[in-house]
Amino acid sequence: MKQNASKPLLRRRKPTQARAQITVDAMLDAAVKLLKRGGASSITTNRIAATAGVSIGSVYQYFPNKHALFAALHERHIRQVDAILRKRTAECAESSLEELVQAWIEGMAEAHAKDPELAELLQSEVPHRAAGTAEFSIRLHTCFRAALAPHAGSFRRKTDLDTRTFITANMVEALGHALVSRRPRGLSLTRAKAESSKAILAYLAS
Amino acid sequence: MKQNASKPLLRRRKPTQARAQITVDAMLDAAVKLLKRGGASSITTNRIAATAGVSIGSVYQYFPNKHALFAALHERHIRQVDAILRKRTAECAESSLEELVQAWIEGMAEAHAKDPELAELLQSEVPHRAAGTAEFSIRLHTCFRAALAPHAGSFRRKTDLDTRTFITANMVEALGHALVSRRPRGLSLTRAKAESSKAILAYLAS
Amino acid sequence: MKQNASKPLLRRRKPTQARAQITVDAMLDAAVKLLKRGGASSITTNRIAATAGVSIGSVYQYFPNKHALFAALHERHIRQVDAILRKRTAECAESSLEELVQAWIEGMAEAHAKDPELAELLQSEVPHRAAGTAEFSIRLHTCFRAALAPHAGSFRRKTDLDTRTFITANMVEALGHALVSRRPRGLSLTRAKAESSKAILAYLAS
Amino acid sequence: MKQNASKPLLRRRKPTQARAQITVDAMLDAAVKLLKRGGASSITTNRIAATAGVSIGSVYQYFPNKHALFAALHERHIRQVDAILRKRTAECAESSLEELVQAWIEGMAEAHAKDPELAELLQSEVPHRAAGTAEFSIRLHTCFRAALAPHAGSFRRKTDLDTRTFITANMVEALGHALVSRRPRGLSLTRAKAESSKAILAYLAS
DNA sequence: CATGAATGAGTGTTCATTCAT
DNA sequence: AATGAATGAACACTCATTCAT
Repeated sequence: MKQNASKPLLRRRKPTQARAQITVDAMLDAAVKLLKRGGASSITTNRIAATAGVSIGSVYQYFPNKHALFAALHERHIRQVDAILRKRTAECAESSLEELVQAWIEGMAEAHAKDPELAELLQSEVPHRAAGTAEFSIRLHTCFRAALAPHAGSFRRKTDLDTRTFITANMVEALGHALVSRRPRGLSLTRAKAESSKAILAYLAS
Repeated sequence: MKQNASKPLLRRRKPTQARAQITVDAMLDAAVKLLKRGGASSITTNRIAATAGVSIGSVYQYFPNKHALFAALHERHIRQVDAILRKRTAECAESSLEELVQAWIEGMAEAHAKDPELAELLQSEVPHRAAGTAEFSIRLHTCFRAALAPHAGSFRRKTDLDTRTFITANMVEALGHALVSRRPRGLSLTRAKAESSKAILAYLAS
Repeated sequence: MKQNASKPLLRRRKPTQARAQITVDAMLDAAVKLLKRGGASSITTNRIAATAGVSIGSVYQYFPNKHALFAALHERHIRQVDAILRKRTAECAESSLEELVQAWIEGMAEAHAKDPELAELLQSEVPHRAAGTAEFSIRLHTCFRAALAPHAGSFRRKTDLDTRTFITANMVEALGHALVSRRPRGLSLTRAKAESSKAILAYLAS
Repeated sequence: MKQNASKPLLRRRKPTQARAQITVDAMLDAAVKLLKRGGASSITTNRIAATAGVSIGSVYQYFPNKHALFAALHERHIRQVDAILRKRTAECAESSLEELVQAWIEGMAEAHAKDPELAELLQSEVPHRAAGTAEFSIRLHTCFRAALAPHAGSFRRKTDLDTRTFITANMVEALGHALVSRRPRGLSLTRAKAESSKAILAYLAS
């Protein structure tokens, strides 16, 4: 369904791999810079080129159109969050449920820590039709589900695992996001993380 | 000679205001229609006018610029959600904590039921700088907090009320949203609502 | 050639004469106000109406279009200058050539004194195609010529009177204008007037 | 990668600048054409582009906005007049006062000869806020003053040189302008020039 | 007569995209 | 490959003008 479902498409920039990736990253970074400066409406292809120190022609060498650039922007961010969460999950293969949930919350916090406003801006300003969001959701759901499975015995109610995962994943995402960027003053990051973990654990234990 | 020198003008204002509201609503509805059809980028002032069946000049009689129109779009939606949630909350003044939480989830479901994709699109595509979002958040937090206060005695841990409210409000919003628009097939709306309520109650009881 | 060459047209606003003239003046004054504030481009019919405290409909009761309003603006100003110059000239029927020329320069200074920038702005910003400018020029030329005629004997060279008048009128206008609005600091108005008169007299004596 | 890192780019700039001047001139010429056809109000950026045979985008590559284009229009004209007058003045460094004054009048006539209505239209229709008009006036005043200085001994009255220059410059401009575009039929250009020169000389001799 | 909401052609300007070099 | 001048469709917005009340 997506445009990278098959190998041929991946070849698009194979040859000059390294240089290409640097250029692409420069352009995406430029887009982020512009996004932060003036919102989504100030991201124009010409400005991206200028900010990235590249000609406008080069932008179109790597992206067929502006939309693809936006999609790449989302994808890069999603890939980061995805990587962090999967790594944390993998590290907790043998851990207790409590440690697992804490790792997730910690992972969300880590993912947003280095650039708290980026996620917000990306979410709220940059159109993400057809970015890999859906695909990412499914992958993460699968990952979460697998991590939760070994602990299913400790859940009091006999809810099916998909439902548990659905609720849990949404809580992780929502609380992970909120505690970084909407946390009221007076509530420390540490306490917010602890409280979020407790909320999720309380649900899972129920 | 001045435009407010005589009564007739004031009397004429009333019907005008009613008509004005109809016109304004027609324009906002047109914007929503366009938003659903082709995303935020397909909302243009001229298209709004055409779709709403008014002249472009009339759009600018009611909104100083496109931004103000976007803000009004958000505001109208926010006001609806706000009204529903406050009403539900008010109705549960004497109820149990369980009924209160269920009412909130029910309210979120109701708010999104008639137009599930609108909230999503509004959130993710329409820039909402300086819309009354922040103000709304505070009002809702206050409302939630007041509703939670009478039940504070039943919470096992002695977490402060603002933290409780913060976590709870985010759960209500996230789960309320998710259960309407991201719920996996295989999970009925009824069960999703029940599960969401249980999650929140588990947290509050903890 | 002009639209007030015959009597019927003068009837346009006869009945309510007094009130009409007040309204028309209010509108022209509003236009002048706007002109001074923001240049010709800030004169819009709606703004004129608002500034004059009149409805936009009323503006179109008195002027068929914006152009006519501009023409009226020029005409009113021209009429003032014309009146002053004719009066001064008439007063010098028995006077010496020197007194006559001084009266003209004095008249120009007087005409621009109360609103020095208006003439400049009118000239340089407000389009005056088909305003009564040409007609005014002819009338003034005739007036000047008649006033100069009795002194023709004192001119050294035997240049024809029309040429004399042409040069003289242009000098009066140019110097009269320049001494009010472009005079360099260091040159007093009195000396500028004296010097201008001397220049014209030197020419006429030649 | 940056746009000024290598010499080739500088070499390419040269031909570009020549082409650019041609394009700019085409656009200014188009503006003049439109101005003559339908007055200042018929000059629109899109029409300029169409008339000049370039795209509207190109207009904005050379001018940041319409105002800058108007300013350039004035500047080009002013530069022409300035150049002519300075050249004529320079040629008369050793000449008599009479020759100098005749050269000025001749210069004004020359400047307006090839396009008599342009100066008039530029002056009366095209807004010239912040065009280099003032600067030009000063330069010309300085030029005139220097040219007049050697002849100051022949002036009968002991008026200071700045005042002399002020009056003279205004006469040159006004008469030079009038003799080209407002001269009454019956007065030949040759005689108008002669008479204008005599007027200025009579003043200077006085 | 006066009003002012409504109109919509038209304006200045932007910006995604192309393509000759 | 990389460049960036050129393009022109499309945009947000203005304003002279009309006309029902």
